[in-house]
Amino acid sequence: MRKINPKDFTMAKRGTSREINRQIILTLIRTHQPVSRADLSRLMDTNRANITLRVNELLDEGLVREGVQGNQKVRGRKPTFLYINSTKGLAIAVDIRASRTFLMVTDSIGNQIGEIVSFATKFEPQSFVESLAWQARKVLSDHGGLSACDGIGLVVPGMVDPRTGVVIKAPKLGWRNVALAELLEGEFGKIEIHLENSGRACAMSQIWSTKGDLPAHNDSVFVSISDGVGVGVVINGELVRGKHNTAGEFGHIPLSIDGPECSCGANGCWEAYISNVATLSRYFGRNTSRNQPLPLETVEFTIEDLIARARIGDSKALTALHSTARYLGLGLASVINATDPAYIYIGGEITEAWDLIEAQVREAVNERTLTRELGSVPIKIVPAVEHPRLRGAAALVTAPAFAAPKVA
Amino acid sequence: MRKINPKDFTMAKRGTSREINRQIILTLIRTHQPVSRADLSRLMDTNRANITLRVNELLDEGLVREGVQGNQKVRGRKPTFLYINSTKGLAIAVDIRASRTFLMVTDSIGNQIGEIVSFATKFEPQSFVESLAWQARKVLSDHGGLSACDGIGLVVPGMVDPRTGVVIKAPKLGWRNVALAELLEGEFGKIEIHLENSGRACAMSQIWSTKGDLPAHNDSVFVSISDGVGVGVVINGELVRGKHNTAGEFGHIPLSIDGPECSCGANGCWEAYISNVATLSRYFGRNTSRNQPLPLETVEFTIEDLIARARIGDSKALTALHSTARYLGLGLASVINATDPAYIYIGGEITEAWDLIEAQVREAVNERTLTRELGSVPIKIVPAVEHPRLRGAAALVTAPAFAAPKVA
DNA sequence: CCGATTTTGTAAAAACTATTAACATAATAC
DNA sequence: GTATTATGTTAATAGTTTTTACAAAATCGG
Repeated sequence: MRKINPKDFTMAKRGTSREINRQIILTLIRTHQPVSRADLSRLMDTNRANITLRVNELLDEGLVREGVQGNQKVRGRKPTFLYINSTKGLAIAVDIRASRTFLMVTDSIGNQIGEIVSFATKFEPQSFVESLAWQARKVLSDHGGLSACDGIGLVVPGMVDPRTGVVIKAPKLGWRNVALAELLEGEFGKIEIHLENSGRACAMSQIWSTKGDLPAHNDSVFVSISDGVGVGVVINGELVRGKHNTAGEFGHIPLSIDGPECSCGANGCWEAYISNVATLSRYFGRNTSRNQPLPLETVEFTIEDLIARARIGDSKALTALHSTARYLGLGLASVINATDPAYIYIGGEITEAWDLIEAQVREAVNERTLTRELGSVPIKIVPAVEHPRLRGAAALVTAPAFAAPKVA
Repeated sequence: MRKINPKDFTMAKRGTSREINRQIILTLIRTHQPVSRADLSRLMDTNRANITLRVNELLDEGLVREGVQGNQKVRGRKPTFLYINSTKGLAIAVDIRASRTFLMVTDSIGNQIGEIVSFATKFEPQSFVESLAWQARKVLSDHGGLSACDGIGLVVPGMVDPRTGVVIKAPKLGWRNVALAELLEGEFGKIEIHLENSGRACAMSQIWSTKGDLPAHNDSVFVSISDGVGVGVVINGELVRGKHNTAGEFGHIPLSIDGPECSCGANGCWEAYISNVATLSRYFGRNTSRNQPLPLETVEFTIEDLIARARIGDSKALTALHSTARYLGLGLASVINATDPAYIYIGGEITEAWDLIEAQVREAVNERTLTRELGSVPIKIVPAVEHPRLRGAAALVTAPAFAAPKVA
């Protein structure tokens, strides 16, 4: 039950019904394709005439295409299958990380086209943008060039303002109030630019996933664990952004307000217990405070190395992972108590050790969740090969075409 | 941007536009009354003809009434003012607390009618329901009896399932899986029954408040502090309920996982630091664990008494309040980081000491919020005289008539 | 007091949508 | 080869919003 905001509502106009049904049809084609007009009329519990009218409009606009005729074993005229015309508009997905920046091109429903390329991240914004533009042009040259492109979605490790296209704070890049969208327009011309932080982008990748086996979920949480902890919360099929675009910072709720210092300046944040750095520090016997950087000889040692050692019997490595697992579960319990989601998704390097830590995580979750039901929320691992950040970046560009119209 | 759920969507039918506009008009009359048809056409940026058609339907249905003619200082025909016909359906609001149960009757926009009555809460469900029915009949006898009543909204100190009308767990009442709605139907016959827990009901009271000075907010959080800590989160004008109707339990996120034991069984929950019992225990020099009940001679000593002592110079009382204030702020910071709301509302007895503790609360909030903007979220006190739980209970009954229709 | 002006509210016509009903199309079954 | 069945389209119908015109009711300026 939603309140109508008396200061910001949208009346139903003559074309509103049509727009609503059009978006529903697009969504259904996207999720059920291949699908016939008759299928759609059954799915939507309406008459075929209405479907025909709307579908023919979408065909005219080039958003939908007809494919082969279907084969069914019953008698009767064969259905004409419909597909999203996904070659129509491309999206450039960019994942900016501290060391390297990754770039992927997708079609208009977020399917990967070509290879993922990467280049060393340059911290100087102008030269970063130039590198990015050069790479994008190279990748796109095989696929119709920049003009075939609907927009660019960028995932930034930090805080962004999607409305203005400004990176507010990205400590790992040394960026502060960088007008990234403006810089990009200088290189790419008039093109849609979308910024998002990593946790929320990952959540987007799950909402808009087209993988058939994924259940229809409207409430979920994505927890992305790497150098920091990013969280994206989805409620009612919508990413929670908050008043200042900073909602979802569960990474900085405390496990203990007197705990180890966190990069945010406070003490005992969840992030300070479960980030990759925290796990590594635990392994090297340091306390996890940022005031005690890792010894120089270990800077090249990654969390993947630690997991590998745990697998070949390094008990100290396994202990470090188990500690992280426990803290991960304790923090997850807070997220679950607060949002009561249908699914939890977890991404990040540590998911590669999931078989080693799942039991500890689940035990800790159960320890602090308020009901048995809350404790048994499905936790799903999103492995790195699925590239949730890149897919989320692509969704920033491709999803709006399928979104529900704002009404009432 | 909301995703259309391919397994649970609502098509636009012939009557959908009309329904949308009808609800918008009802909402605008409710929030702007007295208001004329011409005013509405300006607010909605549409033609007067459309308004006339919809308003006349609402007049026929008896949901809206015409009032006096307005006086304006310009020339031209005087407008006919419209009002919600609030005498049409009444609501019974019930606030069940451990010691006493309060009961209020409201009109169809949640305005109080008559006096608030109360009776000692009986813990045996059947006799509780009988007492409640007797009181309700008595109060309603002056206002058309039960038949004039649209429904009953009940606020329960515990976990409920609004769908089935079952109180899942209410430790303070000793209730577990009590089919309250069913019992009530036995007494009241076929009447709408709505259950909600206290934190979420308080949030409802703010969403649906008709107080003119309240800003139009779509994202807010209500924190209700009494024996426990209840939290209601509003996102996009909608109360967050979660998959199992247990969302919003920020009361049990930890400040320190090794902290004092909480009534939920875990350690160091926010609630264990800031509930009234916690504050009182601190004053009496006990640790706040539930394993150490207050000494017998102090059971009649309430948080109000403590506040009174603090006001007349009892430094131990003031210290106890300041400790609570600090923990309140530290936990609020987590709520703010997680949800980035436009407003925070705080209710409960401790708000009577707000002038004594505001500075400490704000300081602690700033200490742990991630940005300056987050730290300066407006915190508004809702005093007990506004009866947020009762108003929320009434809203459970009255609000659906004004809610946005589910579409797409 | 009276006509010009302005605002409110209504009525009729127009434009557009969903819905219904009828029908053409294209396949299988027997 | 005809009956049957399912798909997709077309035309007619009913229910919206929107436009246009106008009646109703007030003020203003003489």
